[in-house]
Amino acid sequence: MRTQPAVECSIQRTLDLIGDRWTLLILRDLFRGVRRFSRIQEDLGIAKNLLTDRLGTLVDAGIVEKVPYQERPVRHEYRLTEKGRALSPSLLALMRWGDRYVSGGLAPTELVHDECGTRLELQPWCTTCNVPVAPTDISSRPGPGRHLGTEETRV
Amino acid sequence: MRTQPAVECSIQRTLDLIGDRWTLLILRDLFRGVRRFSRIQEDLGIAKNLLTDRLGTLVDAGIVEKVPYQERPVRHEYRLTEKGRALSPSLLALMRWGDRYVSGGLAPTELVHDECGTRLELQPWCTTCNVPVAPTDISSRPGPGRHLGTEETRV
DNA sequence: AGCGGTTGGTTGAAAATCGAAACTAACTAC
DNA sequence: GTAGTTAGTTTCGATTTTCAACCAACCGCT
Repeated sequence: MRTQPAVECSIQRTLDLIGDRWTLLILRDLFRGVRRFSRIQEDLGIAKNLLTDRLGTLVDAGIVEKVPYQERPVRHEYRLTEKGRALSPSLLALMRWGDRYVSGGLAPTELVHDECGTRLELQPWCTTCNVPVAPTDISSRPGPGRHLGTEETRV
Repeated sequence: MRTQPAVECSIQRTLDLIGDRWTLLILRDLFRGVRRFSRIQEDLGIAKNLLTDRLGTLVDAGIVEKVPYQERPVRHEYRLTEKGRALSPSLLALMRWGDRYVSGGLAPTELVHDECGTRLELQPWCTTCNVPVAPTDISSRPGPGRHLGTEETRV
């Protein structure tokens, strides 16, 4: 397991937690409703000890919780917590990118809005104005934390 | 270097490409304007042989291009292509998640809405209903491509 | 009670990958 | 000619991952 040497960047801290070869795939399965150890293991082809390890890390981090779905024998499934569900924009963004740039425009899995059944896009969203924001109306700036000597930049 | 055994999921294909411990951090540096081999190397503390390898993979994948910034000696820098820049929503989403859930609410770098100056969130957005969609109102379904025998599922 | 099957793991050895340091090459500046 | 910079490559020991076997708790059936 990796140690966390007090890095200042959110992306780095995030990737220290979930940025390995398997974790995001495990999370994808949980989002898709594949929640049991053995199902995940056979779906991904991940070694079982690694799955044990990664699920443990996710549970420790509060991203996933282990809940019993039956007694006798006690069987557990892994469910996303609110913190875990909050990763959905990240996964959605990666998926959309993959659809566009590595799957040749095909979208093998789509995410749809329950109410109307249409595909979802991912949009920067301004919580104050309560509107979607176009890339041209976005700037980046150093936040309240320490920052690594980069000036304000357009994304 | 990993092989790509014709997997059907965009997330999996995407993660096969950029889903290791270092690649997203390298991309973050490129987004921040850190573009030279030695700068990236010292910023991340990555071993040089790995950086060589990862940059090579990114160049091969068309995510990054190697452009000379001076002659004699020829020195190169690594720049994001359009394909690479298209990863910004993914990085943004991961960054926002990290800000919120692993940095204790601190945001080392924030993205702001020009018009009102507030921080942006990244939200799944339904283009039909024209509203942001909560994770609980999202389902996934097989898209036009081939799919791995998973029925429609709630997220 | 005994047997086969399922789930959710653990253990250990072999293989792949990574990291740190040394080394190289091409050039500049003094 | 000496030192320094940039962008690597090579080597080798340490760490991780994979693969396969094993295990334990329990079920349902006979």
